[in-house]
Amino acid sequence: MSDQSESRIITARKEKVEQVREQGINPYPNDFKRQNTCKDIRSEMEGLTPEQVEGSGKSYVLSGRIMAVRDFGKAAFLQLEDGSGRIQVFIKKDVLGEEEYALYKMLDVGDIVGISGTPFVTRTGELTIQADGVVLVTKSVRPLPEKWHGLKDVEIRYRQRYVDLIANPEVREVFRRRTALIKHLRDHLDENGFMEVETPMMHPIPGGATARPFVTHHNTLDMDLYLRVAPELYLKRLVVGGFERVYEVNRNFRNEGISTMHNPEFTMLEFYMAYADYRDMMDFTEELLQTVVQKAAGGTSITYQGTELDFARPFTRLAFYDALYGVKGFSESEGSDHGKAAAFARKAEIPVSDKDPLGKVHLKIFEHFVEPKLTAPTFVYDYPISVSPLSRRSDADPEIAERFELFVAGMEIANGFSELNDPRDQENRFRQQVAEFDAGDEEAHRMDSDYIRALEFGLPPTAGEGIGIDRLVMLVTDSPSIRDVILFPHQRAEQP
RNA sequence: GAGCCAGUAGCUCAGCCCGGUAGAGCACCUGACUUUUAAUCAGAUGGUCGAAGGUUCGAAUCCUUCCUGGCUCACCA
Repeated sequence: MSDQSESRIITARKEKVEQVREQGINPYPNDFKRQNTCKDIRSEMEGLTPEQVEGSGKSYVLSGRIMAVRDFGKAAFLQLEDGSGRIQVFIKKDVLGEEEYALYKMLDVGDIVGISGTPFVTRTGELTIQADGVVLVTKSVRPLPEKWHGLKDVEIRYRQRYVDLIANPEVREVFRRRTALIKHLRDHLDENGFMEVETPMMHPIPGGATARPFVTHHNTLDMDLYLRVAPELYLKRLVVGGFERVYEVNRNFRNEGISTMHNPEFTMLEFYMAYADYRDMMDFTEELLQTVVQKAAGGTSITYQGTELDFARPFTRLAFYDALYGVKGFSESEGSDHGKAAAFARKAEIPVSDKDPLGKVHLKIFEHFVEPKLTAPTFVYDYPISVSPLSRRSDADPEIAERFELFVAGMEIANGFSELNDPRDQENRFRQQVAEFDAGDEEAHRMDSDYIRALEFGLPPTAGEGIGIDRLVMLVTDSPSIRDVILFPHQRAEQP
């Protein structure tokens, strides 16, 4: 940004930096040693009478950003904010002395300062630090958003998240809760014998989910690589290798649409449990989510966009085909006929292709009619085999996959299944997927011969699951958009 | 990718229908004020009205195209 296009406020502040330098003061020193945080001071003084506070003999050294100033000419109140909270500071000319008071007068809202002083309680009852020393720690040259209305412009909030975080305390709280929730998930998995691992983000063959990948290129090897759409196939290789319970919390990348529920990169928890099937996994998921929601939200019940959602066990369980044939006007006799099912879908303006396998048509009808209505945490289980290329076939019905998905507030939160460990069946399913890919379905799986080779060594019976962390955080923080729970959501490049 | 809505001072917003020299609050600057809580009081400054074209004597306002964002839909988790 050129000097001419900058606002005069920024220009004036930059000049101030030079003035400070001319007075022999470093506007960006790094030798100020903070000794107390706002929170520490508050807890030390909690419950004391004003007389006790003033008579405590305590002296504090703190540092933070000036968030507000109420100036009275020869005295002033500052609101000082550090990472732990806020505290009020009282500056008085006759306490500070002529010279240091002149330095205070050079300060602006937004500057980071160091304060030493003693606690007292004002006559309005607010715990305050009476400053006996003030130093500039970091000069700020850009004005903060307005104190009362704050920063509302969503574009600036997402692009300049640092400003959003300074101006909007509730945004900081959302991301603290996000971090806490992920920690609770890890804790629960660790306590249950899971080992956290890291698998490649760059895949020679994209796999593990039906999704279009991002492509990148390795120069030295002169080969294309794909940002992973899922870690699934690598995690199962680890189960083959003998790590019987593994998990990974990390980013997946899918080259698809952006919406309030989709970001091109998003965080997924995937975990695998040997000697378990998909029913065990549903049980485990209930336990996991109940525990985590309880810790993150203080109870099993949360309110999402005005709707009460209860994560207390057990969750509702609904067989896929029971749900599907509960759709008005769609009976089993129609559903079992590809032509009739496709016609039903088209009548509802659901785009289906003649090449879509019957199971895919069923899934599309399900997604259109059933999914949005699944508000309370609900497991849907026993999916069509053709849309579940990595899931174990049901022994009772070869057209059914031992797979489930968890829906909450109409959003898909989790997807899990008994893993397909028959290498011959897996190879055939890959072939089927390759045929769909060749027919133009860019989301279909590719052949992964090494994965087949791994299965040939023997994958014990295993259940696996992926949980969409961003969406879970949306629920727990009552956020309407996924962008509200991702620190730097994807945006178009900023225009110069 | 389609539809709808929005973009005016650092921030939050009026003004746009119905064309006539750009407005408010807060912030910033000046002055007053030594216990305030969105401090108060007085005054001053600040704008290529998202961009480019067009219509017009005259455009923030009407028209066209483009850019950016939000929402809905589509694809998807």
